[in-house]
Amino acid sequence: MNASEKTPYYITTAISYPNGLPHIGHAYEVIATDAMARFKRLDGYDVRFLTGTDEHGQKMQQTADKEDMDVRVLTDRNTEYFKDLQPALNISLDRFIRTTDEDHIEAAQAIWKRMDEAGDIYLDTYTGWYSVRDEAYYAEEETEVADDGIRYSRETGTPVDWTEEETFFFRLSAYRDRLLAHYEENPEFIGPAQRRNEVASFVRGELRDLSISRTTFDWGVPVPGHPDHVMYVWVDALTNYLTGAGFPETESESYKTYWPADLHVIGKDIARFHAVYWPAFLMSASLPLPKRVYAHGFLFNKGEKMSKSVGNVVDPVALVNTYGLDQFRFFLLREVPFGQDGSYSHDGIVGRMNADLANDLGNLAQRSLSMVAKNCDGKVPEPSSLDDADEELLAKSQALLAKCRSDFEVQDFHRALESIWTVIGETNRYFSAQQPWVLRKTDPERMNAVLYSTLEVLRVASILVQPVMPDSGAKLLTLLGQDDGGAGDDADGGDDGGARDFAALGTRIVPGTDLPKPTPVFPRYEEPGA
RNA sequence: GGCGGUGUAGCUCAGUUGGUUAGAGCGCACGACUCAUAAUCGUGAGGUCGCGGGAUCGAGCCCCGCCACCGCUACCA
Repeated sequence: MNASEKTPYYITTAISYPNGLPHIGHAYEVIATDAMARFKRLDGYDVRFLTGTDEHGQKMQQTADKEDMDVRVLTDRNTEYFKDLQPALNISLDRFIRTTDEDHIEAAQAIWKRMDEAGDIYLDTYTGWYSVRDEAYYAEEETEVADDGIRYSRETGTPVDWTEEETFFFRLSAYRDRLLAHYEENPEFIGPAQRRNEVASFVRGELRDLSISRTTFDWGVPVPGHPDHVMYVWVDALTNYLTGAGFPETESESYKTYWPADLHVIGKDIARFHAVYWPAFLMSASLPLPKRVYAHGFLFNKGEKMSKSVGNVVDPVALVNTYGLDQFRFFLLREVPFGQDGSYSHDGIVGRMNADLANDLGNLAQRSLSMVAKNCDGKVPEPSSLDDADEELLAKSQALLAKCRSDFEVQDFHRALESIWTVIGETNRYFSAQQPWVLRKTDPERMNAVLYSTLEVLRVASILVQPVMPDSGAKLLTLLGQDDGGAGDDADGGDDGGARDFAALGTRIVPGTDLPKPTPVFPRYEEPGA
């Protein structure tokens, strides 16, 4: 099947602000998005997966000033860290986009022009109480005059001055009703549901027009026709999703194929930008809206927020080195419901990697495959007949695809994995109850049926586990004699997997298939010095 | 303050339109087995379902009140 016959699926992460080093939050988002992208590829979609960096804005400029370096040098340097993270996490991206890329600058200016031509942009004066130290404007009620007669921000206690700045405004207020109607008619537009309620209630209040340009610094995309203004970073940043699809070339094959995006995966802190401003910009520009925005939760270190001052900031690559990449990926997606906050800890990760991976799945593979190696001449045994227990087990494994599809469709990764592990658990119970090591002496035909059924469940589980654990799934499938796609296999995610993609799930493992010598796939984590 | 959500076994959570002894995973205790990565399987302990009222033959599920915790409440990203 070539790309043009497949249904397109365009998925993005938020782009990262490379103001510092990547942390576990960046890893979490991109790993989850990668699992989603891989799932869709294995399910036969023509996937385009975009991630990258958001490099403009005052913060970057200030960080560069502080380090006494050119902002371009800084952003080039830091962006490399984010780029390097992708292969380290086995991310199957199609493009790493930077908002400093030339085509993106063009795209940002193009959407600006469209919004302008729609009559939604006007020049006005932004006034408010500005805190130089916080680099932020505050509303009157967010400030108070202290005993010394000076006005301060209530929240941060920094002095504020009355400031007026000429900026361009976007007529956001005009889109209130259309946004509400869109949420109403497309309940899947924002997930999880709780986030949708928050966003809708925000919009239901009064929407004020948005200041979308700045003149106090110049590290940004110049406003067309007004080189003294740079675009507010969110206009620039959000547009990356369009750039990644080929905008402004709206007649290009790429744009026509991939826009509108199917899913923007973001953190819950930026839900409003993606679920309010972004659709409003697109409506103004007469461009189709993305189908869904999903706001995931945050990860905490043993329940505590990561912070430099507490000193519990964790480098994701260090975790990968300690526990293994697939183990880390599995932990993130199995342990924490994606839409909720969660926490990670050494004990939590070790628990998952030993109990779920080494003991449940890894050991099931090892115990069954080593029996096959010793008693079935290293070939998938031929079952002369399958009894009710066998068929019941196989039926449960066959039901998993539909369950995983519906769970992935709404980013309930942990539920999909949970249901796979329920079947793995049942298979371990089945294996123990059937006692093939006894049948070996008493009823070899029956032993063959039990081993065959077990390998078949393992095959199904291995295929389904690939989006989350690409390498381990592949290893298991090799142990099960399931070839990869060979020459047609593309580099980015096991497309055209032949026996390894979801289209193969319904075709039972073939008796007589030669199997390699079994080796453990998931090592146990042993405490050093224990 | 306003709007929304949550509160069920030691921990993380399921509990459909109210109906017999409230469930799962992990952890713990005991036992079994030996194919397997000291893995697996079985059994068990443990809950006044946040608190107090109410309508019902009957409520973890419905109504009222209270308490606790969490999220959102616009221009740093």
